[in-house]
Order: sequence, then structure tokens, then C-alpha cells
Amino acid sequence: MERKVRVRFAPSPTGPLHIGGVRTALYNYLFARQHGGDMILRIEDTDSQRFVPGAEDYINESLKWLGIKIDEGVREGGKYGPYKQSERRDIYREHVKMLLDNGKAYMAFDTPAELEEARATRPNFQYDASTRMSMRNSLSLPADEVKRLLDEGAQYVVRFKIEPGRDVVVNDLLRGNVTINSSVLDDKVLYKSADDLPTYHLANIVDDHLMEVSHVIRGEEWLPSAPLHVLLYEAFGWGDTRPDFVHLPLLLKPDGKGKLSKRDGDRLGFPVFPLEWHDPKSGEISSGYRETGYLPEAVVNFLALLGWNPGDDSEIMNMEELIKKFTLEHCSRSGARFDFEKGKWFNHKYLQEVSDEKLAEMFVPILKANGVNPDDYGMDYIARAVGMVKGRINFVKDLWDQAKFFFVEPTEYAAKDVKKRWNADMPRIMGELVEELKKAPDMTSNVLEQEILGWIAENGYHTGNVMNAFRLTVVGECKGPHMFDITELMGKDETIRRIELGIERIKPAE
RNA sequence: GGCGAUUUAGUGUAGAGGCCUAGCACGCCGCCCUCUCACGGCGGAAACCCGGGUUCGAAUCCCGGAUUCGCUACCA
Repeated sequence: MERKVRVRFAPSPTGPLHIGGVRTALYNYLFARQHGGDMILRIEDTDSQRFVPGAEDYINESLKWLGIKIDEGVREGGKYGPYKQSERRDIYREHVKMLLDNGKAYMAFDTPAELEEARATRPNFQYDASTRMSMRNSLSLPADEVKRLLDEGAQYVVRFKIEPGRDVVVNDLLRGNVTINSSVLDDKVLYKSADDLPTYHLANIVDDHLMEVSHVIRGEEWLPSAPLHVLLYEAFGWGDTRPDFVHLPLLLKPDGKGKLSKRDGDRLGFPVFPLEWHDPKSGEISSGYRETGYLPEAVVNFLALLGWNPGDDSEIMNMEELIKKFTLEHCSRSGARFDFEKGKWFNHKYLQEVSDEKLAEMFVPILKANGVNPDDYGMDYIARAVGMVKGRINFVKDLWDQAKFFFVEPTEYAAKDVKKRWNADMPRIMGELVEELKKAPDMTSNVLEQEILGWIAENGYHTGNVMNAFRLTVVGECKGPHMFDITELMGKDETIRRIELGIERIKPAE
């Protein structure tokens, strides 16, 4: 097994890339990079019915945003192209013929209605060795009849002729040998004459072989059809170069039953797509991780740990570390429930690593959206404000809630805090505080702190009460960073202005 | 229904016969820090699907059952 590692991510452009698909792509990528292999992106657009315009661009953009780099693909090129299946018709046609010629497949003329009827009338109907002679195909029909149908231009499909009674062994790197008897497999459709396109099964095997794919890492939903794929490799005579299989567990709903779906996101209020998606048909908009305020690094880290662990207690790992530590041995075999809360935590962690300056830049659009002109303050001011509150945010957008008082005066004062902290003496005491502030030569945090705390002590005031009332006038509620850090940044004039505003506007409860 | 996979706290997981009075993380609760709210630090509640075996000894091995998930299309 000296073969070069080559893996592929092969989505079909039938809609936005699902977060589960993203994880599959990520695992492929980690595996490829770790082994110095190649990562192929193949577009499986063999279903002309379900094709959605824009989906392919969406896939590319998503992977790019996440930092999953493609070595070969439609955009990147490569010597095994084309990488879009709809452009490989000649190749498939040729391979279908190979199978037809060596008797591994046959043509079936049954109409959809006929198939439907067979399924409805016969219990447990399956198109296989036990039933195929009773259907209309090139095996059951006389040769001249088949020829006549073909000459008439009758539509047909090519089905794989599965020999029954054989135990087919799929060696899965994660699950070991999975054995399925060929009798339970049906004669899968490999090719449809109607649109001159193969189905997934045929295209997948032909492409993986031609593209010299060494490892097929895909979702568990493919496990039941893996024996069929093994048989297909054999039918083509490619048994000895067949890739290794890895069937990853699925991502499950945070609650209830079943795998994670688009609906869950809508219902529980979190994104299931990497990027925001505008459905071209319905006009419906689905939220994305990027637009929700996630850092791509956080999404990658979070996703990596859903179904895999590094074997030690580390949790925060960047792409480079993930590549280094990734191993199939530490992938789990059971579905992982999607935990949105943990995702938030990862984003929080990554946000802490972003510099105040960078965070300030990310905050600018939000400031503008809230009617604040960033130029009135300057980037330095914004960065310092952001630096004071970033420890308490999970998303960039949380910055507004935590830091808005740096930019706009309080319009209302939290009733609960007013009740607790604003007694009848406060207007007077705050008036005195204003006088103290006016006298203060220096607004530097620790200098002013010493001074004001000294003044409070001299007058025998209660520190907590005075400080919180002070905070109430400046912030509007009793929360936020160290009070004197706030006033240092805000400056003397603004601080005094807010206290006076508070004296005027805050009415003692009771 | 058939076939396959799966099963450790609410969630993600560690654990590959004695190191397990089952570890870590998120979430939850409490304490500390403190002018407040957070952050952070410390601590707490919380799990081996069930039943049989094998063994001196089982979360770990065997058998049976149950569970959950997937597949069962001229979709991928």
C-alpha cells in the first residue's frame, strides 16, 4: 500500500452545503494533509432534476471561508479532470458499455409506472435476480424485441446485474469488516438513457478509480450501498486498486430524533449552513455561520471535535494542530448530537485570541448599523472599548450590547439597579462627585480610582452604593468593565456630562 | 418489514480485564475575586442500555435482548 493518499469531497449541487457535509469535507482535508496527499473537489451533478443554480459557487465559497483548500477541482484544475460529472458523459457511456459487453449489466425498459405497480402489487418487491426475468429488460426479452425497442428510441436504464447468494465484505477503516449478502442488494440503476447521465453509484466508482482516489471518506448513509460499490469495482476488474472506505457517523439533531436538518436550525435558532443561503426558487433565506458572527477557525475546531477526539484533553486546536493530530482511530462510530452551546463556547475562545484592533474593525459595521459614526471616535478609542468587553462576548455582534455605552449615552436606566442603588441621597452625592471630578488633574484609571475612593472614605460614604450609582449614570445599568477604566477612556467632560444627565433623569424608586 | 451500523453524565467524549471510589470539556449550581456584570480560579451535582455468562477480578471479553441512527428511488 505505497499508494499516494488522494481523497475527494464530492457534494452534489442540490442546495447549500450542509454543516454535516462540511465536517465530511474537513475530515477528508485533515486526512489528506496529514498524509501529504491530495484533496479533490468533485461536483456530482448527475441529477438534472434537482440541480440548483448557485449551489456550486456556494460550496466553493464555503470551503474557502473555512480554510479547506482544494488541490484539484473545477476551479483549481488538475490532470484528472473534468471534475464536474455532467462534463464526463463520454467517460460514463464508455464504462456502461464495458459492463454491458461483459454481461455485468443489462438494459431495462420498465416504465416508472410499471415499477410502481410492481412495488404496489408484489410484497417486498425488489428488482433483483428473483424478479428480473419477470420484468421488461434485455435479459427477459427476446433479442429482436430489445433491438426493436432500441431502434424505436425507447427510453431505458442500465441496471447492474447482481449475482445472488454471495457474502460481500466491505472493509471499513472505522468499522472493520462489514458483511452483506448480495441477495439483499437490488439491481441498481447505473445509467439513465433519458438524460444520458449515470447515477451516483456508477459515476462515483468510475471517477474514484480514474482519479486514483485512495480513500473514500464519506457519511454513514453510504454504508448500505458500499457492498454494491465493491461489486462494481470487481465488475470493472479494479478490485485490487479499490480505495479504502471510511464511513463517518452522522450529525444528529440537538433534540429529538434523526439527523440534523435545515429545519432544526430554523426551529432552534442556529445555523446549519456555513454561509447564508438565499434559495433562488423560494426566496427563503437560511442563516449561515459566517453571517451569525462565527470565526471560521471556531467552526472548524468545533466541527472537528464532533465525532473525533485528539486522544488527549486538548480542545482548542487550529487547523495546523488538527492536521497533526487527526487520526481515524480516534473517530467515533456513533452519531454525534449537535450541541450549539458548545459551538458558542468555541467562538468565544477564538474571539479572545483576536486583537483589539482587528475586533474593532469587525465592530465598525455594527456601530454604523446602530447609527454611530466610527469617525467620531477613531479606531483607537473603539479598540480600547472593545478590549474592555471582549471577555464577555460570544459573537462580534454581542459587542454592541456590551459596549454601546462607550458610544451613546444611556437613554434609560435599568429599573432594577435604580431601585437598588439610587436612593434619595444620590443626586446630592453625585453632585459632589462631579465637583471632585472637576478638580481631578488626571483621568488615568488607577490615579482617579485612588482619588475617588479616598473622597468616598473621607465622607464616610458606602463604596458600593456610590460606585454603583456612578456606574448607573455612566453606563445605564450596573454592569460592565472596571469603572475607572471606562471613565479614563470616556474622558472627563463626557463623564461629568453623564453624571449630570443622570442626576436630572434618574428618579428614585418608591 | 428487510438489511446494516450503533450504545459511557443533559451534550461532545476519554477509557482497549485490575491504574475506574470512571477522567476531560460544554451546560448547570456554589464559592472566591470584586464598585457591578462578565472573565478567570476553585469546588459540586450528574453516566458505564438491560439480562445472562467467562474470570480471582469487566465500562472493557462472549451470548441474548433492547435502543438509536441509516439504507431500502431512473436522489445523492
